[in-house]
Amino acid sequence: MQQDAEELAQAMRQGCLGVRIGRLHRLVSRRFDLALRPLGLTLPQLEILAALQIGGRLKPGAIADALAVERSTISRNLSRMEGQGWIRVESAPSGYSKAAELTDAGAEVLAGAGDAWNRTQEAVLELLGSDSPAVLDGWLAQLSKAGDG
Amino acid sequence: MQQDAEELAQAMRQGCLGVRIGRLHRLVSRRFDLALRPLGLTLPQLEILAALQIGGRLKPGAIADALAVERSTISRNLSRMEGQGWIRVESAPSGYSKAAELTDAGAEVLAGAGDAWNRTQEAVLELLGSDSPAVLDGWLAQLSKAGDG
DNA sequence: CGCATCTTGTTGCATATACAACTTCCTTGC
DNA sequence: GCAAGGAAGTTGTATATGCAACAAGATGCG
Repeated sequence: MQQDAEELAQAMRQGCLGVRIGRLHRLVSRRFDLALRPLGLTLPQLEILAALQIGGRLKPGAIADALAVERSTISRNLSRMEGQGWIRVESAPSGYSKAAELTDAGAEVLAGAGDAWNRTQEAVLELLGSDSPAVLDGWLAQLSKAGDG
Repeated sequence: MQQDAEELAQAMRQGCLGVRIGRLHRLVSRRFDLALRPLGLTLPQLEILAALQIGGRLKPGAIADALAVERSTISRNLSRMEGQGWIRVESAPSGYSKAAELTDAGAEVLAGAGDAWNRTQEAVLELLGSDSPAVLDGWLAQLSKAGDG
């Protein structure tokens, strides 16, 4: 059935998931990025540092898969972080395959971000409720299972 | 207690809300934007069209407040949309206060987006569960109540 | 009335993100 | 071994977003 502008606007207002999730992202990422700002890093960057801390040497494509980000995005984010000296990106001598890993400076920044992260995480957890991470994980599992369909 | 890099990385992996919400946003907004692409608009733009459909003439600052977006972001988004001819932005003759409203073309685009929006909304709702909008609304209410603190 | 202040909108600068197109390397199949 | 196809990264282009700094009104108080 054809829907007119007013109906769609009301339906979106009532329950658009995209709108709600976008707003949630703005409100929460602002808090994390604000807390991390004195350290000169952002939450997506911290996420990459943590992935490398856990995974050791990782290829860009593997990071992209792990974080559910496009390869092109990872490519640029790694460039910036390499510029900061937090990671090292090595091209295999043969030429093609690459691998990224934490530098000492990167591990230090990561460790130094602990307080800011803890503070923010606790504040947000307090607001959203202690079950929110599990709820989010359930949603993410569903989305991953569904793939790009 | 001082946390080292490994501990922080593990803690983030276990439950970082910022990371989870960022990923949720990427996965869901990709779906909406993909569905809307043939119409030449994005979800944030559709959100603004819907806000104007419901609210009539609105000042940029009021839109920013309603969508929980920075004034600077709204300023640029409105420019782009005005360029598309979907909205009209009038400066009060006296000079300062502005107001935006839908054009006929904007209302048409909004109405035309109904099918794509419905399809995507239903698909995502199926994945996240029918209670997900209410859960998100609860979280957003908490975050709004807390303000920028 | 006039100045100090608050409100609003814009612009500079930077990040994150995506899709598309391109390059390059690697893998298979013949 | 070589050519065709797939995988991996980069780069072009565009949007969304935020903070800071600035510009321009609008307001209120003395």
